[in-house]
Order: sequence, then structure tokens, then C-alpha cells
Amino acid sequence: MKPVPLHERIRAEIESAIMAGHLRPGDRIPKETELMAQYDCARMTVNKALSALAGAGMLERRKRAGSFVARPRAQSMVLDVPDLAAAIAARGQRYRWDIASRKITAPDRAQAEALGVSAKVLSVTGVHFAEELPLAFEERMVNLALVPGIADADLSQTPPGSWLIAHVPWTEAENRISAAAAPPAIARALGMARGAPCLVLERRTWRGPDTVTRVRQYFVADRYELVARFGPNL
Amino acid sequence: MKPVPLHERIRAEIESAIMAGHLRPGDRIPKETELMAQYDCARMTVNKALSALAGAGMLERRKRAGSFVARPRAQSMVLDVPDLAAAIAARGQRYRWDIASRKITAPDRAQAEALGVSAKVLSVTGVHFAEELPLAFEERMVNLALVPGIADADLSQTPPGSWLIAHVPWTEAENRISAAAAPPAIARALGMARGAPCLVLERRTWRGPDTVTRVRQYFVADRYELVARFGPNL
DNA sequence: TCTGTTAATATGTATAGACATTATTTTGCC
DNA sequence: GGCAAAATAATGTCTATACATATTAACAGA
Repeated sequence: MKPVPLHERIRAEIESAIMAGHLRPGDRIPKETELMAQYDCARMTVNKALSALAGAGMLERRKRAGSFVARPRAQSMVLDVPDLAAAIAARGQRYRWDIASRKITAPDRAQAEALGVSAKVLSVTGVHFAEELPLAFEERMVNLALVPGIADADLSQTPPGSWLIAHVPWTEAENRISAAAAPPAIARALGMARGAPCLVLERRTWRGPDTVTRVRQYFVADRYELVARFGPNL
Repeated sequence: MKPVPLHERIRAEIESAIMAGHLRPGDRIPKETELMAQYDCARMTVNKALSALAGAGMLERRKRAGSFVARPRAQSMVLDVPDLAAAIAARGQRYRWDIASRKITAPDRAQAEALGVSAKVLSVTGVHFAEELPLAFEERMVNLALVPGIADADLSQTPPGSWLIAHVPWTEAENRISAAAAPPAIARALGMARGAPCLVLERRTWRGPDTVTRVRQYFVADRYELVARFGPNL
């Protein structure tokens, strides 16, 4: 019912042969002229399929030698780290954001080091609720030099993450995922026992060399999990 | 000194315009015919550059409408879930695996449901050490119908994860990351206090429709973290 | 004014060929 | 045999063109 482009079909067939283990790392795949004959198409079509696979890191191509299945360097999975408001809404629950503090400061030494900048900083803390149950405590710093507009945003209604996604581009991000016992103040804000386990997600985003924002979210342990997948059903 | 292909130059220039913020999410970029005139080249060359950017998720291309800078999605970060033995070795530490139990059973009802198969199952538990400090407790089930060879493997020397990576191809995998208080038996095995927080990583891998293995790893909270990145400097 | 049809437009796919680049293999010479 | 030059075989880049497809915009009819 849906016509699949030929180069896409070639790409998919080789990809699944690799994923199913019929082609193993280091194996050589047929040369372009052979695939060209096999699929009865032009070389550019084959080339497009193979280039895409090479770009995705599944093939290594060497002139004169041929194309080879790349050995997977680390097992790279795709991790969904969605905006919390959107994620909760997506699973059909009511979302609420409750801001706890908001201030603008010139960063002290610790913040300057953490943010990697010395410009003025907006600091926000608050709690994310799903169905009126506290889900996560958030503490965030935003680089005002890069994002001046957020000083005028109404962060009591919109959580800063959602505002930033809509307004600020970034080029690079890093998430660190760990577990920790909830510090007393956070346990209180989340209605948990002191020392109860939390899933901690710390994210920094950059634009070029400059830090845009840094956020740490403490999730109530049994109310949230992150899912990373690898496979054809993306 | 190094001849950069034209399509690569076009790609890089647009990419850096996006990264520098000159082109912002939602902005329209020049149409192919315009870029074609600007760089004095054929449309296929421009097309290759733009297709690569679209494939990398930096552009959204719509017929008749044009090409637009995609808004970066917080979803889709690349998470490295390396084999523990390799990961620990990679950071220069001594690795040790201590097997605690190993048995082959016909799965009971709960296991059958969890594994999604009713064939015979190899169950293994054990502890991963880094520099003789316990790092993670692992409990794993392996589908013997798909991986008969592991029945003969020496799992007291090689952790099952490393053995599987070397011997078994898979087509699909899912990781669930959460936090939990360590159950008593696991806390004891890891030398932690009862109820201390753990980072829990549960992974299932499939080959086609069949589950290959399912593993749950409990990490001592402050000795391990997962890192997911997005950005050009991979 | 609304609605359905048609035309215009930007991207998507594919072709056939030319030449460039880079390893590898073969050849020819000492 | 050992070694350097030349042939060769694979991918890399690029062109010019053709037609397909999806979506917007313009237009006509009720």
C-alpha cells in the first residue's frame, strides 16, 4: 500500500541481515556493482543505501577494498528523555508544576564552575506532579547571557524545561543517570521518607561552547523509569 | 591541504549556522534551487547535503513547503550500555565476576511470562566487582532454546553478559532504568545497608520474536552512573 | 462564504555516465 | 628475491536530466 523507495529497501535488507547476525562484524558485503546487478538499478541508488548505513555507523567502507560490517563499538541505544510535562500528558495523566523558588544571581564560585560560565544565572526549583502525586523535584540553573528572555517568562505556570524547549536551541546535551538517597529537603518536598531512593537525572545542554542550562531532577523511585531501546521498531 | 567534498562543505556550513544560532528552530533554509545557484553546483549535490542533515535530525523537509530547522528533541539521546567487564576495564580498573548461583529450570509461570517463552531457562546470579569493591548484583535468565551453547560455558570465569555478546546476535533490545531500595539479599551481597538506594538496569534482548535473555542489574548507587549524550562530538 | 478542483512548487527518487581518489595487485627491472 | 612503477579495482564525488509525490495556493462553482 505504501511504495517503499528502492534505496530504502536495499538499506533495510542489509541492515536486517546485519542485525539478524547473517552478516557479522568484519564480513564483507557485496560490492556496489554486484548489488547493482542484484537489484537491477543504477549504482547511485546502491550508493545511497550504503552511504546511509555507513553514516549510521553500521558499515565501514574502504576504497578499493570494499564495504564491511562495522564492529559495534559500544552498544548504543536510543534513550527517550522527553520533556516531563509532555511525557506525563502523553501517558494520559494530569500534569502540574509547582514552583518552589526563583532567583537571579551572579553565580558564586561553585555555580560558575558547574555552569562553566560567569554570567548571571537564573535558579529555579520546583516539583512536577502527575495526577496530583509528586513525581520529581527539579533544581535548575539557566545561563541568562544566552537566554535573556526567560527572565520575563511566567515560570509559575510553565515549567522551565518546557519553556526552554520551545524557545532555545541547543547543539549538545549530556545526561547523567544515577541513583541516590533523597536529601531531607527534597524528600520533604516529594512526600517521601528521608533517605528513600531516587532516580537522579542530571542534564546539561550547550550551545556551541557555552552552557545553556543545567538541571537535576530527583524522581520518586517507583513512579518513573527511563526506557532505552535499540531495534527495528523505533 | 585537504580537499573537502562540496556536499560536505554545504552540510557543514548549514550545520554550523544552526549550531551558532543564526538559523533557529522552525526557520526555513534556502530551497535547493537557491543553494544550487549559491554554490554553483547540481541539485543532487545540494540534495545530498540536506538529506544527510535531515537524516541526522537537524532538518525537517516537507514537499512543496521547504526545508526547516528541526527543533531539537530531548528524546533520542544515545545511551552507551556497555558490557560491564569491558566498561570497567576501559576505565582502567580491575574487574572480577563472582558467580553466586546457576541452575537450569523449566520456567515457572512467572518466569515464562517474564521471558515470553516456555522453553528451558538458564538462571544465573552473581556480583560484578571493580577493584575488589562490589559494583553490581546481576540476576539473569537465558533462553536455552535460542542459546544452547551457554549451558557448556564456564560462567564462573566469564560473566554471562560478556559470553553472550561474543556469541549471540540479537535484533532488538530494551533497557529500563529505575531506582529502588536494595532488597535484603542483594544488599548483603553488595555489602550495603538494607534499603540503600540502587540504580536498577533491566535489559531484555530479542532475536526476532523470541526473547534471548533478560537481566536485572542492581548498581551500588554512588559507584556507577549511566551517561547519554547528544551532539556533534560523539 | 464555503468548498472542491486544479495548478504550481519544492522535495523525493532514480538514471547513466564521467572523472577522482585510494588501496591493492601485478608487473618489470635490478 | 626485493623493490618500485604501473595497472586495476573498488568507492567517492559530481553532473544533467527525468519523472514522481506531496502540499500549498489559486481559482471556480454553488
